[in-house]
Amino acid sequence: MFDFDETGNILRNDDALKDTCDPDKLPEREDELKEIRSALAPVTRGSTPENMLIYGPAGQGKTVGTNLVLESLEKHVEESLETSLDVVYVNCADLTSSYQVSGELLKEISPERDTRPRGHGASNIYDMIFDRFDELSEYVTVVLDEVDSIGDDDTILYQLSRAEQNNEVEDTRLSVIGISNDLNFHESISERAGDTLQPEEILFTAYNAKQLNAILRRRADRGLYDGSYDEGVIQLCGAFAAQRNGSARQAIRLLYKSARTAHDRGEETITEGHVREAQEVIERDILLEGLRELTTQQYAAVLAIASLEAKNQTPARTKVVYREYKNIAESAGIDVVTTRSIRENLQAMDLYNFLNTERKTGGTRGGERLVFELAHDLEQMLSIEVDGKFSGVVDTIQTRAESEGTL
DNA sequence: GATCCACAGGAAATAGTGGCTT
DNA sequence: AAGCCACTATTTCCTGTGGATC
Repeated sequence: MFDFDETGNILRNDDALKDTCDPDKLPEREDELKEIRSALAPVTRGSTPENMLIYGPAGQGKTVGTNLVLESLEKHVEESLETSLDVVYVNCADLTSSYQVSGELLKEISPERDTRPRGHGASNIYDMIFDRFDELSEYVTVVLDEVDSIGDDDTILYQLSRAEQNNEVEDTRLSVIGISNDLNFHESISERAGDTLQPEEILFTAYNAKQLNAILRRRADRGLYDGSYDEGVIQLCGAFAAQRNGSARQAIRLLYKSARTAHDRGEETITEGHVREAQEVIERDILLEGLRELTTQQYAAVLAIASLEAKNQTPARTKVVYREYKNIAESAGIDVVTTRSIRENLQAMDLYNFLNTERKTGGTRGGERLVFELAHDLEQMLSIEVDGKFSGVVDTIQTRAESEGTL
């Protein structure tokens, strides 16, 4: 039976402490929001707003801030300007090309579609998009969140930003807002952009510890009972997040997790110990989530490094890793792919932060070498069950690590 | 100091999947 | 049903790099 004991002294309102709960104001971002407003302001004078590229690390209020400004603009347009504005929001995470984004956008604005179209030529998709735009409001603003995931192929941005000049749309005033977590993305765009796409660039710098504390205090004020936490808890949450990447989302998640840990134990107050504990759990969850998304081959490559780490043989060169990988793949009964492919996978694992890669020049034979090692605790990596096929392999590594004392 | 080795990584080809139009 | 079209994972082939070797 489940024993509901919800009479704690800590949590008052869970929702206020969830990172899915969007605030209705962002005092720490007033300057940036002002810039966004200014770029959208032409609407109030009957013109097309500026295109924008908003960039900065994750968890800095880029998406929330953009939505806040757009919402108030929508309202203003409807109430005072006798016309209307549609905001089309597309999250491009997991979309790896402009083609996919255009498909997702089409799906978003076509009520009859519930899957992304495939099998069309790219220009077909754009035609369908522009046709739909003409049926929407006079003003259409497309928000492409996490656009950086499309990589180098940025044709979608050009198509959308040029549509009006090229008369692809007849009576729609179209603008694009790209939101990017990748600081390099705007460079690669401006390099090739030439004169067609000249977005207003708005930078959200990472929150510092002081700003994170202020954000956390507001959340705690609404979500926690007075006296169940002290300033030290807030500051520790802020400090952890500031250290990592200044993400407000992470900071809030940490505070919430700490509060729940304390609550579940029936304690009176949240302590710094709870925060540290929650931080560990969160890190493990992030790792787990990431590992689950790997392909079989990628996971095998990570295990090869883990296996070498158990034998104290990391950092290891590609060639050595490949030998280890081959054994693992054979005993797990999966296809063995070539070195070329494993090298590619290993480097992808570095991008996902499972491995650390170093470039070394000048081995025994010269040329460039890559050496890899785990980016996380071996013990932590092994404690996560990802794919049953590898359970035997994981056990072997575990045993080896114990006898080598590398855990 | 030319040549060689062993690796990095680009480019193109291939194979399999699956939606879409006609 | 046939024929597109695009995607993904992989292989094959090839060029580049730079210390070691003779």
